[in-house]
Amino acid sequence: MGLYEKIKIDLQRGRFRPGEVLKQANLAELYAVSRIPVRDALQRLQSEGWLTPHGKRGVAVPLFDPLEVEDLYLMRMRIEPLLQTLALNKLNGEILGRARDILDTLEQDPGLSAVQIGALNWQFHACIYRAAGRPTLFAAVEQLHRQCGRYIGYQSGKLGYQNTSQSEHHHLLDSLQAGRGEEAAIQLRDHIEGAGKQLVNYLRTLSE
Amino acid sequence: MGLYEKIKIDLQRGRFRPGEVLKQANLAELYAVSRIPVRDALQRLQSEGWLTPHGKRGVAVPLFDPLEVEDLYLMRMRIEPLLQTLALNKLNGEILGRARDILDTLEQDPGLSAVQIGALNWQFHACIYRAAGRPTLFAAVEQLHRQCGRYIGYQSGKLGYQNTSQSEHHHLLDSLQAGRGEEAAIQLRDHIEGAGKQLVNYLRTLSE
DNA sequence: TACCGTAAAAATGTATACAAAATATATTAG
DNA sequence: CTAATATATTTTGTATACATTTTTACGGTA
Repeated sequence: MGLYEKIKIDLQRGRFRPGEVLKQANLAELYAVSRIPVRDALQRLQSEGWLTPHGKRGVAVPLFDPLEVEDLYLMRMRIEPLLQTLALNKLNGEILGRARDILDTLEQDPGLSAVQIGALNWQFHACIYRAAGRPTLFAAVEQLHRQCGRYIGYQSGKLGYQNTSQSEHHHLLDSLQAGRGEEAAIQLRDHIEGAGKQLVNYLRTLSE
Repeated sequence: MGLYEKIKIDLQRGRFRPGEVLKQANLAELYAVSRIPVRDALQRLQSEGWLTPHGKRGVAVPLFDPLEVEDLYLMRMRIEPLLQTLALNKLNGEILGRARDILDTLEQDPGLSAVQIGALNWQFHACIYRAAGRPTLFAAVEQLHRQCGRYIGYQSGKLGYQNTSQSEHHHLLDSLQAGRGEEAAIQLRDHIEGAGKQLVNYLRTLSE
């Protein structure tokens, strides 16, 4: 596993506090490597929103920002239905079957962590999106999900949402399977909107 | 000027042919630096679409891809009107004045290069977008523009579009100044759509 | 001749050492 | 005692040297 992923996981798990400033030398010692690979990892983590520039020098762990989440979900609401619609005429039994398998995994395994649930959620939508054959759009959506990833530990933290989300996934898949594309686009939009609102509200309660 | 910018300019000017594979050692010698800063620059250029991964190792200058342009403009059509709308109630005389100044510069100076025109175009919209006070949305839009930047040399190459674009800018600014927000959003959407179609068509003629 | 395995070459990844820049600290003038 | 400037320290940026991996080329075998 690359250093980038190690640091990302530690950020997900809250090993570094929001607001904390990270020094290359510290990280190099912590992960037992030199500063060169640390620099590479930090640059990438920065481009994905896991870290923010700090003054003229160094990077910091960003604070949780409800406005950032709102922006991310506003974009997702507008781009993901588009991509899904572009995939409509490419969908077939095999793809939809894979999607259904992922939903099954989500339901049958009760001991999944928030991060694992988030990863499976993404895989579900991604296997549909990928079918569109639009690499640029797909990469942009993937990037938005990576940025949201910083917060998803908190999304499932609010328990009970998982059930709602899961039934929405099933309805969505049914619409796709039945060829009701416009309905599926609306469902997806609402699905994203709901998740976003849920997350923003939860973050706002945290800062009270 | 940083190495990142130097290489980017050379990519804009076509110093490296599309499809060409770039080696760190060659670039290091070419720009008279070591491979360390080259690696940093390549990573960033890759994240912005100026370079693509090549196999398991190395980077290549991407080919011109009409489908990529189409995707970028589809996203811009959906996100930029949103950001502009969020800026509506923050606009004031000073901001709109700055925007008008930029349009004036575009009209009065006849000897601007395609790259300079592209930069001014962006500054025009950016000074409106920035007013919204939505850093995440702004950063995403900025990123999309950077990715489009790889093609803009060709956008103004097709001469005659500049006049159309310029009058669209004026109409848009008039709507904003008069407080007709929804109309401005539609105008912006059409403005982006027109530019995108123009560019895609031009690229398709190139590959015939 | 085609194919596969191995060795040589080339390119990237990483560590160490040094240079430049930025921040913190101390010192002195007002 | 405050503020400004100079100095010291810390941190990042870059060069050089070495390790690892990937690719390429060669030679042997079926």
